[in-house]
Amino acid sequence: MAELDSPAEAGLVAQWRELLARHAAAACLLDRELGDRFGLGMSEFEVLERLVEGCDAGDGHALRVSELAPTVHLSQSALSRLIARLEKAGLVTRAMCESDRRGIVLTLTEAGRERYEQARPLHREVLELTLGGELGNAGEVPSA
Amino acid sequence: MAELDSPAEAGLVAQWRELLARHAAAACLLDRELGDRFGLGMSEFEVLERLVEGCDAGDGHALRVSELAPTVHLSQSALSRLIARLEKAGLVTRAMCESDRRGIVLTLTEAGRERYEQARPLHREVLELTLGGELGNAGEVPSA
DNA sequence: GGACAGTACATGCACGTGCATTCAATGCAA
DNA sequence: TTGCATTGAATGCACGTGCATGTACTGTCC
Repeated sequence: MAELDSPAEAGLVAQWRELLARHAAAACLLDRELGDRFGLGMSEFEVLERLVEGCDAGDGHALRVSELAPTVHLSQSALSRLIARLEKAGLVTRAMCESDRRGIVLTLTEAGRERYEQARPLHREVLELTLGGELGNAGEVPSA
Repeated sequence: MAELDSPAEAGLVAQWRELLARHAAAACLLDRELGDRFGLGMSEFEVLERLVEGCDAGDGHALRVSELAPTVHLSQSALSRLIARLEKAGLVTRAMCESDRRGIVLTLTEAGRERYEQARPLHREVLELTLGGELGNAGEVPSA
């Protein structure tokens, strides 16, 4: 009565389970470490990183929330609250967008950039630890 | 002042972002679809699947919660409550473990197996959709 | 036997998330 | 101009999660 998966389906399931395992390992460790040492969640760090990248691109260029949204995998409401937390922590600034007054532009504060720079080594270290080729990942080329 | 990532680090970050994107796409869609049509969350389905596999292995073999825990990526408390939900929905049964009365053994009910069998095609379909080679995944071999 | 550390699971609590809704601002049409 | 659908973001709410703790049971050492 229980139908079996086709080989293609079995492959997908295996791929999915490995993805789940890697994601869980990395996300869990990232959240714990970044949280303990820098008061940042995984997504908080991710947002800071996008802001740093955005600012580095056009110097004083500030990102709109609507630009940020697609790059972090969060609902609109979760992103809104995450930004509120970052603002309360003094890491970003919310300002009205001049060209479209519905929008909000985000700017990284000095403290925000510093926090990011401090946290980045740990972030990379965790990625190295969790993605760097254990967990039975056959055929993963680290440099590719 | 902002130090750049080494090539190895940049690769890790790219790998991490792709993993995040795939995980978000699949997990979000799975949760929504399974939830809407079968009243199951992603992790609920995962647990049912482990129970089916466990039962198929030794027929009437019932899994202990402590055996289940390492395979699903949840905290012990989250798993406990998830099982409570499944039990309330009539999909699994909790019973005291004879050999170690601290432990709980889980058995899949008929309704639980049916629900799983019904949900599985949708689960596979979502995996196919989200893992089956879009999202700029260069070099992924679908059958591998 | 009794005391005690360790294990298995449940529960109180705080928190982050998604959904639905709300409010403000925009663009377009009449 | 007014009216209306649409978009950007914030908020009420319910819910799932992790951490810390509690409770019950096991095994060990004395």
